[in-house]
Amino acid sequence: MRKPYQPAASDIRLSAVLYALSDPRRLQIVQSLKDQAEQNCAVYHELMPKSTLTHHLKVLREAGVAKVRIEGTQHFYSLRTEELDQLFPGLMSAVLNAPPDLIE
Amino acid sequence: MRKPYQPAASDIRLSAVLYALSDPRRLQIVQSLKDQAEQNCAVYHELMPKSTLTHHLKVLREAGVAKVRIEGTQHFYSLRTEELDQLFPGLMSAVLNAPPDLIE
DNA sequence: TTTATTGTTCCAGTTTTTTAGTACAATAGG
DNA sequence: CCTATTGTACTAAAAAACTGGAACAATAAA
Repeated sequence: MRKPYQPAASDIRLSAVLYALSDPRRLQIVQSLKDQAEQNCAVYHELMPKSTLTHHLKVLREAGVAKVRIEGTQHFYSLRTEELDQLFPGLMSAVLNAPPDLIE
Repeated sequence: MRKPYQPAASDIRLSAVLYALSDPRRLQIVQSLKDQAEQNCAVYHELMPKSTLTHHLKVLREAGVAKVRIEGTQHFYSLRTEELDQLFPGLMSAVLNAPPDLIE
């Protein structure tokens, strides 16, 4: 497993971020990354098959919403909250603090 | 032309709003509605064909991002900023104030 | 070295979205 | 009534996205 692509902060684009955040399953993932500093993929395996999860995490990564730290065979995901806050102030907090019943 | 569907504020969902905002052409429309209180469709006819414009405005409407007021044969569009601000505080201002070069 | 764990890549099938042409509907004005 | 204006509805084709199975790659552990 080679290092996955993650855009530099300067390459993050609003339309891509919004797109990544617009899928209910990805929004679910993002919500669950809200509290945890880092989260292992395994947590989501109950929600969807491995390959589907990989796909959604890839979309989040390539949009610049999430980043990953690899340790052995495990991948720890987290949100790029600080960088996103610099680029689009208020966006992530608006998404993360949305009332749960208004998400999907 | 009958009255187009627009969701009540209580039926607006975050994933739908984010999805509506994630398309570059729709983001362009939304940006241009930022300043104007209301805007006639005709403005965008240089950017895309009529039927394509109708489609994108429909997505924005049905997601609850935009609303329309009909006067004769003319349709005046505007953003539902206040309602969205109530539901997802900070979201629209984050989108509307994004640096132009970071949008697409 | 063998086996288990963790996650990716590849692939195909299905669904959704985007785009735009053409025809149609509604109103306004002469 | 006839015509222009404004925008929708319908339609179809192309592009993109979502889903998940199966095979593969990399590390860890026995």
